[in-house]
Amino acid sequence: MSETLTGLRRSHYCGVLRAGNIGETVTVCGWVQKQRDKGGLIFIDLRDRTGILQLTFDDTTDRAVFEKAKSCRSEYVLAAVGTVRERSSKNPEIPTGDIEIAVTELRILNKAVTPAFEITDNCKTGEDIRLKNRYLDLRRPVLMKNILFKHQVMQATRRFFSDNGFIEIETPMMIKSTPEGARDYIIPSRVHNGSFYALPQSPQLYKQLLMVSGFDKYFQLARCFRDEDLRADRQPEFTQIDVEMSFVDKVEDVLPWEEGFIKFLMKETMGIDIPLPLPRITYNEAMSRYGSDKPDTRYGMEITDISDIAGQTGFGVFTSAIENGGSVRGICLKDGAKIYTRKEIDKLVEYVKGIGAKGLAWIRWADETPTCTFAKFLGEGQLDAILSRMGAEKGDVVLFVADRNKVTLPVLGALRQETAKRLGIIPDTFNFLFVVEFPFFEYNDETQSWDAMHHPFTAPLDECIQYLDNAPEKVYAKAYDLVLNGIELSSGSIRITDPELQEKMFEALGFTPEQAQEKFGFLTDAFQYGAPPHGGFGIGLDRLVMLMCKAESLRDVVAFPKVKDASEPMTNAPQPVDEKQLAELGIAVIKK
RNA sequence: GGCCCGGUAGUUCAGCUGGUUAGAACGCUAGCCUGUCACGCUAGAGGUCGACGGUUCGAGCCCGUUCCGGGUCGCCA
Repeated sequence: MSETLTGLRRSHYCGVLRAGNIGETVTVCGWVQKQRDKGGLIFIDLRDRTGILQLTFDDTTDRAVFEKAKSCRSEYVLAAVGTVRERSSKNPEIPTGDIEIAVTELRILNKAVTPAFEITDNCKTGEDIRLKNRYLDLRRPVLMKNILFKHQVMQATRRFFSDNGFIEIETPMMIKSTPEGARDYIIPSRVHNGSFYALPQSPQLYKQLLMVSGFDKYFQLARCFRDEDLRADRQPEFTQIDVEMSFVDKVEDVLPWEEGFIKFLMKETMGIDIPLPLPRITYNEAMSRYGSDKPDTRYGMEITDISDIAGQTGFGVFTSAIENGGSVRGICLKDGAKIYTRKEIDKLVEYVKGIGAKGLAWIRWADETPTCTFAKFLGEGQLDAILSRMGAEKGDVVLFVADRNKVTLPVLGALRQETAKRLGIIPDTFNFLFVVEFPFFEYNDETQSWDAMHHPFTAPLDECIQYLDNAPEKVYAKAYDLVLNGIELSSGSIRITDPELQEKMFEALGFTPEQAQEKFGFLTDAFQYGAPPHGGFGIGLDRLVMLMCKAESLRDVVAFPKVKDASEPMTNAPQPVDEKQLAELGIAVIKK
């Protein structure tokens, strides 16, 4: 039988008691982390969200209380009244290790069955089993800490934006589906048979309308939804720190707010000083130096172009890549020969083939003479020229990719990140930077047309407007990403508010005026009634917290996450629904 | 959707070339223990080796199919 809490009231959390409390009578509540029965002496480690506290039962303890302590098992829920006293043998490992509670009254508020896994940070149990029992998994201090930290981040976020004149406004969860970009989750309507709402992928259009309304500065911790496959850093349901502001028309009008927020947040929640301004790097520079539009700048190993030398060799792979408008570029793995043996390099070759490259040329300089896969095609002095261009020395491994730049750069970018991890050269720091001047359009090989790289309300740079009709490749956007340690944290832009330009944009993207009106008419109509120049950004809260916590996966900072196939292991959502529910909605399910 | 890896006790894993009754550690249960804190000692319980089919005198192990899980790429304006 469970006992009640009647007559007791918690006086302290477990983890907050210290030597200064010695002599006080306290009431604590929590879960049994561990019971150690020494015969005439019993210890119980009691755990709550703040930490662990030792309860002690000995020959001075009332017999009935002692017997009750004897019966306690892991994860029982207890309330204990007792006196704080100094331990005769202290435990320097935990903050409450100098003290213990000599218990005078004990209530077993609830018993617990043995969990499938131990509630400890170093538990080796697979994540699938832990996710099925997520409420237990969340008891583990590391997860508990992450979720508590996320709370701090959310509160600091609200403080920063509210104190700076931003208004928190909720936008709807049930909205019109605009099947652009990611797939929408759709919600059937009972009242409107055959019609559907969608869950928002972002509050984009609504926040722009709020600018038209005159709220001037807006923010929201907005839930967003995307029906796409998951990754460690991608959940179908996530939270965005969504911000929009009026009377801005240059990128530099917005970035100080975003970096100001980052500085505030890092200081408030972690005590870390982030010097401002954050570095700005253009998209083109990021691609050519790091092979990525979200470069990890915590280490060097930058990409080097050797096309000029490679073009003069007799190596067909190199020369044909250059003739076809591509390039030959490489990265130098400093001291890489030890880890990257021939066998390991072969694995890299397989890896790059998996991500679109045809192969990998390499030089491994382990001994006096470098081993080079294309040595026989090289003329006098060409090997030395390449090695010196790459800055290679004895002990290094140099990897080359020859292809169109669309392949060369991202492949080297992926190799750079992959090998840097293996080589252990990535320092443990927070490297924020802005990537700016994104291209406006992206050529789609499949459809042989230009697609928008951003949503269609992103404004082009003023000086690029002239190229919209005739030279899409020359158009750059007033768009910016915030990147942290190789992960994209946020995207933002200055929006289009000129109706003529907006029309041009839709046209350039292949919408007929009718289609544009059908899809986005409510926005463009609104813009006829006095739209202030505006822009904003959305920061991925979960990703940010993940990086701040040094967690490896979003699942470690989301209380009830979804797994790879977007299902939720604890509740087994999604599930088929009752035929009656379907009938009411007028929906028939066709099994695929 | 493609490719790669895995599935043996509650958990994490071992299991040889196919050969007696499938093991270990932790956890669990019981007993003992007055300073433990990864407590210690003793004893015990616990398995349809993911499922189905095949090869074989004999399958945890080999073959086929399938289910489940993980990773990765596609996808994510």
